[in-house]
Amino acid sequence: MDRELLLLGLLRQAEMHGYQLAEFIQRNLASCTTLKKPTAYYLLDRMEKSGWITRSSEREGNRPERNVYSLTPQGEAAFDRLLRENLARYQPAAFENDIGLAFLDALDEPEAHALLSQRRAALAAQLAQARAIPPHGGSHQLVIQHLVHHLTAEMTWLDEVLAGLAASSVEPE
Amino acid sequence: MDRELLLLGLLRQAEMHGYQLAEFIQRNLASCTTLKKPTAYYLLDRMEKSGWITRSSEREGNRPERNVYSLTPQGEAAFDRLLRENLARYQPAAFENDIGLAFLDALDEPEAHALLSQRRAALAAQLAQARAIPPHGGSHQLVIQHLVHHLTAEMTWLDEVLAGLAASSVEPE
DNA sequence: TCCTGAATAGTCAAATTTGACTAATCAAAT
DNA sequence: ATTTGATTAGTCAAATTTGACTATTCAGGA
Repeated sequence: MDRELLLLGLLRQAEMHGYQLAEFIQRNLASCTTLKKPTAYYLLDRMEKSGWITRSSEREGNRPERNVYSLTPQGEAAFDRLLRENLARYQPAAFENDIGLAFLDALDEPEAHALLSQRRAALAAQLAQARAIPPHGGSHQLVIQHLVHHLTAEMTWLDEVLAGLAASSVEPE
Repeated sequence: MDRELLLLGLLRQAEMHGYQLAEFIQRNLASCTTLKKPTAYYLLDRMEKSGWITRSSEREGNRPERNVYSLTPQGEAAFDRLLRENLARYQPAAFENDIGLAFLDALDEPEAHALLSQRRAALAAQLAQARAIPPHGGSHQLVIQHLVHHLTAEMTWLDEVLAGLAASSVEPE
């Protein structure tokens, strides 16, 4: 559902072909979704069958033909509906990466501390990268801001967990 | 991968049958994963074929037979490996719910504000529920703490977004 | 000119995930 | 004693998702 909303929203801003959509999503909206190329094509096919978008073949230079999609009026209506549903709902993300934390007591504390320090470094790198994204205008900016906000909160949290482990396992000097 | 880790981790603490595993996960670990019953059975089958767990039929009273699973030594080894990999990695969750935010400018500000207020209410309800979970002992507690930490950060963030909208759309009295 | 590697555009078989179902047992109200 | 609804235990066909692949074009160096 949200994935359809994403494709419709992008097509609403400018008609695009499938490859372009999938690339844009993976480059700029990876923090929202893991949708990959073949899934994008699958959903585009389905939305075409639903009458939400139309496909037309275009050729530029002597590159091979491309399927360019654009919204129909039904597609616009579906976008409006899906957008309202999405905004009104709070659907928490699933933190699959937390699964390990549930079994942290299977390891001794020095090792747990060492592994989570590696995690912290990976998180720091991602936070730095997110902060370095140059500001676009428009609402897409909100997504980046949310990502930074979230990663910062994650850092705080992870440091608390590490401090909790260190308290009982790291030798004071 | 993380889903296998989850099943192995639970089976490591106590042997269980498939239904029990799936129920426990949906009741207590919904913040980590959306894994559902048929997926659990699928993964259990696969892990049995890999030699990580063994199945044995048990009967209690005159209820129908149940498939009870328990770890093999290879399963223990796999658990150790997967746990270390999981803890060392930082794999951010995908915020599919953010997709709507990327298209917030498709609506006028009063409506956007109204819809996000609904979202805020849903978030508040989930936060209250998460805070009300009675503390178990052990590492499972960390998962709950993370959830509360995250939902609190979400609330802060959403309030900032709402304030930003209100600034330009709500009439001062 | 020719070769190599990257970018473009998309497809396909296979893996994974799920909604909806079956079927049995139990609890408890009628 | 029997109907109803909840709980237990699991299955299955269908939907969704993906890794790995094809095939073409372009850019730059040897």
